[in-house]
Amino acid sequence: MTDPSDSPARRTAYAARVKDIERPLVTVDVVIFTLIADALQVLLVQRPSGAREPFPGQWALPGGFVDVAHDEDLRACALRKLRDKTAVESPYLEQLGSWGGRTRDPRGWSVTQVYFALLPWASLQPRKGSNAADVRWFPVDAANAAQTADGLAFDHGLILAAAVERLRSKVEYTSLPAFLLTEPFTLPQLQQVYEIVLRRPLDKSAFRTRALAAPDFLEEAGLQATGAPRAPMGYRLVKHLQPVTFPRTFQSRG
Amino acid sequence: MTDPSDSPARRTAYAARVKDIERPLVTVDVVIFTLIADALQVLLVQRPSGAREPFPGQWALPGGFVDVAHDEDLRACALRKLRDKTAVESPYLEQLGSWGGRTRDPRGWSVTQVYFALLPWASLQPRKGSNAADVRWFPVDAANAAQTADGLAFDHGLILAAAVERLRSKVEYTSLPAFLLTEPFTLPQLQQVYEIVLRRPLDKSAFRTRALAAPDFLEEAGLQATGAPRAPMGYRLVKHLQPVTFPRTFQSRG
DNA sequence: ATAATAGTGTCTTTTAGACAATATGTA
DNA sequence: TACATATTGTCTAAAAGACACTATTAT
Repeated sequence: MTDPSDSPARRTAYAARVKDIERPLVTVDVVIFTLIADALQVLLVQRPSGAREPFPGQWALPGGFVDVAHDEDLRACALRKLRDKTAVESPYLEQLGSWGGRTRDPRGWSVTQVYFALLPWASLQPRKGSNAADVRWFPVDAANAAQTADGLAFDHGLILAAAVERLRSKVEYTSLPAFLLTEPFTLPQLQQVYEIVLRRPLDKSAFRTRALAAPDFLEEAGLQATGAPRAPMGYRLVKHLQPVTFPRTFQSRG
Repeated sequence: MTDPSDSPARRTAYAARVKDIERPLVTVDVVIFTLIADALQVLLVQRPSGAREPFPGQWALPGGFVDVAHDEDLRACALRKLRDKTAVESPYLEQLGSWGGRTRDPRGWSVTQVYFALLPWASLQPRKGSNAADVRWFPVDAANAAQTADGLAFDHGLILAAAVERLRSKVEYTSLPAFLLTEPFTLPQLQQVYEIVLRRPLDKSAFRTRALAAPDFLEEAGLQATGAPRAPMGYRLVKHLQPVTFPRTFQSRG
């Protein structure tokens, strides 16, 4: 936060001008993932269609300006935007990164802080019907293909691609997919989520060994009646805030 | 602020609407690591001592306001600030994260985008003497102990701790420490850097096997005269922009 | 009983850890 | 030659991949 210049005089002048420095626009956007119909999906919102709006009518990540009066910090701002769209209070939420520059928003030099959230689809069923018009779930493959090609608003196509890449890469060695399921869940269900996100089959035996051997990951929650011939064991997360890290990445193709 | 493709009318319309929004302060800070005297060190700058300055005279991470007129994007801004302090042009530079909120800067709601850089100490020897008064290297252990206790300016103590944690964690499974060495370097040198950052000894044989087996990591650069009885092989990085990721983390104590 | 899904066991492969042994150059 | 450092080899251990096998229950 220092003025890089060398002279004390210039420094004082700089400090005095702080209020007058032209400030970039600051927004927070959220990449919200869930699992619907055995597919990874992302929540997008349609931009207002007013002629003065940037990217009118185009799909974009949910987000918007930081509200200096009401947002305590960046994370609170992200949670507020997530709550606005999904009515979910405590999802898994992590910082993805920042995108900032002169040309990404026609209204001026702007910075967006992007968070990404994982939540179980069931958790937001109730709110679903309310505002379905300009808020929709898109399968990420379609989103990456069609939407990014068509072009999401701003640089959101790039951001979404980065979020998907980060998710896929972390799924190789963490328990992130567990945040996409409601508890209790079974190991076959969990494995299926891994396979959906990674887009490749995993070996059943190795998967189970790894999952059950991980410290502070799963605790038993009784047999589940899923309709399967043999009732599978249900599990809950020991820790709901942080994912578990495995000592190696997955390697097989099952 | 201006988009040449926009009509003047449209531009003013945007500006009028968007100007009503109170904008946070936007800064970029850089955590610059290097290796001096077998110790990991971080570059800190002393804040100006003017009475109107926040945290006068305290040590802080190098950084400052985004210059909307001159910075093309966030990364360019980070590179500029790094260049100002070290005269280094192309270091390893990655985004660490953002810290933003109402209370972190007494001048108002502020957001900082933090990058972290790794560079070899030798690369900046020439510039060293110039402005040594208010710019200094601090060993990270001392920095974390003394400085964080004393308190760096703003929330920079927290940010530095996060940067060190990120570095240590990524060193477990990536080739990041190679960016702290000048090329060509030898495998014993590289192993020593790992041991310094991780603060534990590693097994020689396992280390060599892993390093040499990693694809697109090292290429031979001829035997080096380091003064050692037996001349070790020198190596260069195949890729200078991205670190290599190993399939497992280190585990031993050598 | 059969089918379908859940869960286990066994063998192999891979990579790392421990540590001994060998190689090579300097004093 | 003695010594210090670089490099390689050997054995063991840990965890995953492949895949066959057993367990349980709805029909």
